[in-house]
Amino acid sequence: MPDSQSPKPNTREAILDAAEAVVTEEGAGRLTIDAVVARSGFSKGGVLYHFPSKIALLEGMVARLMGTIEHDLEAAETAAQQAGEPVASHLLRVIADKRHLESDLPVALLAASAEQPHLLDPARALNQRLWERIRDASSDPIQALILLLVIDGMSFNDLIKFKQFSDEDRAAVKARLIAMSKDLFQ
Amino acid sequence: MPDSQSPKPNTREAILDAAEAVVTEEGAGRLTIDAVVARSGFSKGGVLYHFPSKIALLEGMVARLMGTIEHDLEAAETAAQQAGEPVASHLLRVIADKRHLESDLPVALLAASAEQPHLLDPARALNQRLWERIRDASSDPIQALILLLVIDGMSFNDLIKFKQFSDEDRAAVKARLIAMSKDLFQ
DNA sequence: GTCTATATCAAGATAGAC
DNA sequence: GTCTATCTTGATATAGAC
Repeated sequence: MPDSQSPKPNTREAILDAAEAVVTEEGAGRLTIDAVVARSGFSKGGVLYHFPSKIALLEGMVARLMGTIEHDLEAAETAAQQAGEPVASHLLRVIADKRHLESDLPVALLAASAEQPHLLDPARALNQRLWERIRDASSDPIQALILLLVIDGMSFNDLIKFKQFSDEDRAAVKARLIAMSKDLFQ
Repeated sequence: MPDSQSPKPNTREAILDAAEAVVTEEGAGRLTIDAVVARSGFSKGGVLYHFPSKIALLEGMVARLMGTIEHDLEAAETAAQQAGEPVASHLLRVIADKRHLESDLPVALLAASAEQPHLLDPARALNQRLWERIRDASSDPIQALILLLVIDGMSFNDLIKFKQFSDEDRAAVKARLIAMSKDLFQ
């Protein structure tokens, strides 16, 4: 099905790229429309045509990030099914994956959500769906919850650079989590 | 020991009160010097005499919050010593206490730290000290770390309203944590 | 230590040409 | 769909009187 609606290379994506670059290279505090304009090469009018407000831009950034994560989750699911392994543990592995948290992008969106509480709603929804799937696939919901909370705790600590973990700590925690998830998923 | 230095009722504290009120009642995004001025009843000049910049004000808010938490920790420590119980589990209980996270104040400071990364340094330092104390008091550091990470995970989820927990979930997790901490601290 | 008044500026957003 | 130019606002901060 050819895309007759948008023949041009996607300007929206280029703007979102620029916005992410601003955040990761200049910091969350420098994410202004002017900065995105300067970095994208488009004019202010051009940027504001695609994202009529700063909130719209932030929503676009959240939506794209959620899309990326969903894509990773679906890939993990497919891989698990093909390998005949429990899907839930693969989903857990994706959640524990640090890659999506390594840039300053999630911090920037988190910060922006303090002013616009609804901004993270898509992230909340994805998070909740995922937790419910893992819970329902487990033989012990509370054990599953504890497992997820350990991962959440580690992720959040990494995100805002609170507790600093050594590689040994990480490896040891991971080993325990694997032990704790023995026989948890069918 | 009479306080000969500051005979007047503490203006600084009143300004910090106003700043907290702005955050909790109007939201993190409305924390401006003007808003603090309006709410405190002082003039802009007066506020800026005590906190010469917005960053200074935020630093003051962080410092006071950390002071409150330290106070709670010391109280827990004294109580534990008097009861002849392990200090570490009392510290854990304070960390798990939701009270300090229930207002929007921590979210606001978290958001502000995206622009001013050093803002949370006092919080990071307190958090790290606390973790080290608990770790050193435990017979199994990794088990202690996992315990803390569960609490962190729950706290952060509450803070940014990610996962929503039922009271039953909370009670069940708490029971597991107590079971997990059996014989962990001397 | 607290006030009023004002300077300065950055940022979001609009209008209309092309 | 993209541009330039301009408007408007809200916020930080300064200066100096009291």
